[in-house]
Amino acid sequence: MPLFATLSVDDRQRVAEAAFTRRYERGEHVFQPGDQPGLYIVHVGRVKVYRLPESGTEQLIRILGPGEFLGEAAVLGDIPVDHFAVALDRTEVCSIDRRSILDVLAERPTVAVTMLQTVSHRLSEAEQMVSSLTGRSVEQRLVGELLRLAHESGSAQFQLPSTKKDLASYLGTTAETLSRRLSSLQDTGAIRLGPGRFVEILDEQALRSGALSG
Amino acid sequence: MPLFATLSVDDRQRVAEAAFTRRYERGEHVFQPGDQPGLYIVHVGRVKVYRLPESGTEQLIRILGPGEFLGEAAVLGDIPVDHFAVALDRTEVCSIDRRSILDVLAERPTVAVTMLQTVSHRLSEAEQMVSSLTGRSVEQRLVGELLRLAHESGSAQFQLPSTKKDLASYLGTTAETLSRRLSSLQDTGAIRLGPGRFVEILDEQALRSGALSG
DNA sequence: CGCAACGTTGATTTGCATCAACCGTTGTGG
DNA sequence: CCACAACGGTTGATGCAAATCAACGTTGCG
Repeated sequence: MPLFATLSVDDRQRVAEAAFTRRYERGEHVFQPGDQPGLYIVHVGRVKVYRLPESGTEQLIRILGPGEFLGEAAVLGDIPVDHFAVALDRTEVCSIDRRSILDVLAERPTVAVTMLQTVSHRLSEAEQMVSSLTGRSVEQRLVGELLRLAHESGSAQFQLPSTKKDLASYLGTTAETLSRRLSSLQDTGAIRLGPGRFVEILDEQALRSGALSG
Repeated sequence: MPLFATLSVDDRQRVAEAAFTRRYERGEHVFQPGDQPGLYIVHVGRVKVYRLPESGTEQLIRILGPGEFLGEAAVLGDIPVDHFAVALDRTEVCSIDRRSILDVLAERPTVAVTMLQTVSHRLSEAEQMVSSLTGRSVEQRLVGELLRLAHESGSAQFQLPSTKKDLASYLGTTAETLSRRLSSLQDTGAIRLGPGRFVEILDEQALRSGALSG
């Protein structure tokens, strides 16, 4: 969902006027809880957004690539930032403070509508995830994600986009359980695991049917 | 989050021009999967939005009261409706077709920004829920909800806003488990269950501490 | 009155988290 | 350049929260 690719040149220029760009090294935080609310737009690289509950393990919210934005909840709700955002690569992010982005939105309805579309889409995905977490097993969620990744890459062979630890967190499970489920899918012959994060879907039917029953 | 209460009179009038109002009886559906996308604004009564997964039980998404809107995902994403919306009471809802609401949004930035704020807030809640489903027990989620309801009603005594079945669905559990957890909270003396949906919080400290450990 | 939906309690099963040990890789500083 | 730490990943053993299946009581509505 690269937001800014879909904006008109004119709108993009207006947004750029309000923004200022910064580079981040891998592992450096773009923002943390307590920071001033701001809207951030990824230019180059990837940014991981996550939550760190009081007593619990890191919860991955999403990973953003070029053209995508983050930090809108704090800006729009005028509430304290309560997420972490960390650069996964050497990254270029432009940031816009609350006042400025509100000005842009008031002035450019198309920017507001585009953001609205993106956030609405994210909400749908989050609701899907809530359904999945209560109604489907880890294996079913994993299969869904593998099929999605294959579809996205346009091939039965692809690389997992993040560490298995992060993928596990994203799927609402642990690294151990994810590892077991991947192995068991490989044992049934539905997929093949290569070196690193390589995955190949060998039998989509088997994968899907497993997703229904298992 | 009553959206339309926060709009200016002028904006509200513009929206009203694009809308047409209909009454629904209790149990009547406002929309169903396959219907034309449209934005719906609740005027009177309550509307329940839920999903019905292929092989699974009803998943409650949210219950909307006066001033709140629904159906935005299908309108904005231009995708088929995939939720159900049913009137919980005798209800008055006004609906706006896709074309008309997009016109309004393009013309009235404040309407778009207001919707954006609401959707963004819902997204935060959904992300919270995802965290809760993976990181917290049913009892902890239940306690959180009870405290929220008490806070909302401004009193330690209140009525559950929906059936226990719906509450269970909303909390991502089953009616049986919810019943057990409520009983056990009563046994510890943290709450008292009255007739119907009455609940009284007797010992907030006990409730909170249980929510941390249990 | 009688049917449906709601609600409760009990018995049983199970998916998954947790704890723990271990291996390969990466990167870092002495 | 090697040693060692840190991290990612896998595998095994164990315990438990919660789903499921089942039976029954309760409420409310046509």
